Amino acid sequence: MRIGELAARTGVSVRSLRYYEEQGLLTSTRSAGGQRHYTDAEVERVAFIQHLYAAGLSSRTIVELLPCVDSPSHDNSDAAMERMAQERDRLSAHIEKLQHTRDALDALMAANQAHRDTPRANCSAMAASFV
Amino acid sequence: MRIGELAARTGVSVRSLRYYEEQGLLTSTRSAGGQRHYTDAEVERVAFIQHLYAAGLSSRTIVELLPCVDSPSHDNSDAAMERMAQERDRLSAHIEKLQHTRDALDALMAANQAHRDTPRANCSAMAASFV
DNA sequence: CTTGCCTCTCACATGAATGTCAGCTTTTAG
DNA sequence: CTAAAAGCTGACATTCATGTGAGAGGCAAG
Repeated sequence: MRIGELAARTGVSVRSLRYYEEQGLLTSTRSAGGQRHYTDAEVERVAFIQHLYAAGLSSRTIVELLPCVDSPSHDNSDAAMERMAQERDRLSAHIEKLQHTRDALDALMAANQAHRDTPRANCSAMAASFV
Repeated sequence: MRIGELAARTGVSVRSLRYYEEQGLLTSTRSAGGQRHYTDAEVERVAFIQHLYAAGLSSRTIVELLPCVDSPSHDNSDAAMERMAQERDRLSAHIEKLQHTRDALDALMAANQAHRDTPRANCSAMAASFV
């Protein structure tokens, strides 16, 4: 398929797909006229990339992990494994912080709700729960 | 305290603190000479702001929620409550996606580990778990 | 062949938060 | 009082993923 179709299937813009290739995240074969062609497998790969982006990994980091996905071997696995473990831990820490923040938002909402019933509730105190 | 001390206490750069003020997230009193002065309460407030930033809220969004924290009243609570509920839900969805991504990273690592033991394991298949 | 749609490259723009530099003023320590 | 340290404003730079537009070429249908 050509780039337009891949874009339509993945919901990622044509511009971004070309950017991914530029960053080494995606490869394509070229037609005689120079147009990019992709296989169905690339749809999955783009989804994969999107998930990692959503997890806060930069293209630079993703490109370090991809060799393991593409061709698992000892040479690249050593570096990639360490990187993955590192990113996994960062992700775990991030998730915990987000949960904490969500809890605080909940508390803030509850405090506001309380204020409606009892005008003397103090929302500001909630800010303390963030520290 | 002056801006340098607030920066030191919060770990946020002086530049950022001035930016927060510019965005309406933070206020300060000024000395006769024009220098910003803060109370201890601002330390908490900056931490609060940082948490919301980390949760992916933009300064524009944060500024919408702050009135509720500052002076809870019906006028602003209606809008702010809705905004908070909305952001809370967005945050929940994001957390779930991150957990999913973390699981996938774990699977990828496990597959690589398996490859070390049994060279025929296929890491690429793991990408499918993202879709 | 021609028309219309898709694609190509190159390059500049955007937004958000922050960095950095310059030139000047305020505050503090000795 | 004087010098060092810290602050002020204003403006331009940076990073990253993406948007956007220009100008040219590819490719399938009529």
